[in-house]
Amino acid sequence: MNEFTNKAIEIIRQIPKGKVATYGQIAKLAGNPRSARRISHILHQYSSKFKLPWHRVLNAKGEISLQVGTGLEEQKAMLEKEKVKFQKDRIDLNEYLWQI
DNA sequence: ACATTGACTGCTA
DNA sequence: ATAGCAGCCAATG
Repeated sequence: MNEFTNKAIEIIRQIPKGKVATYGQIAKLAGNPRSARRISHILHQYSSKFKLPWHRVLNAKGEISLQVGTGLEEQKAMLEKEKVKFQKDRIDLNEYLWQI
């Protein structure tokens, strides 16, 4: 566990209910704008162990980056339960993106 | 040690 | 709006 990972986890923890963040945004806040892909690795590893709100993390377009059958539907369901509305498999980042 | 693989991004056309 | 592409970098085998 390095500092980047640690920060990223702390940041993900702070995403408020009903808001979302993007991989790139988290990577940037954690100190390395170019490590968006690491966020996905982190989620894979720690979402189950640390109870992170992994479902509030989307790609830069506001879409879920999972493929059907690998958790996409689960994620979508959890977001909708938090009143995040989808418009054809995509959410409106102007409205839901978490901003500090 | 090397090559491949991603829950990514931003630019270009 | 959409698609292709190069850059990116840790994890994995």
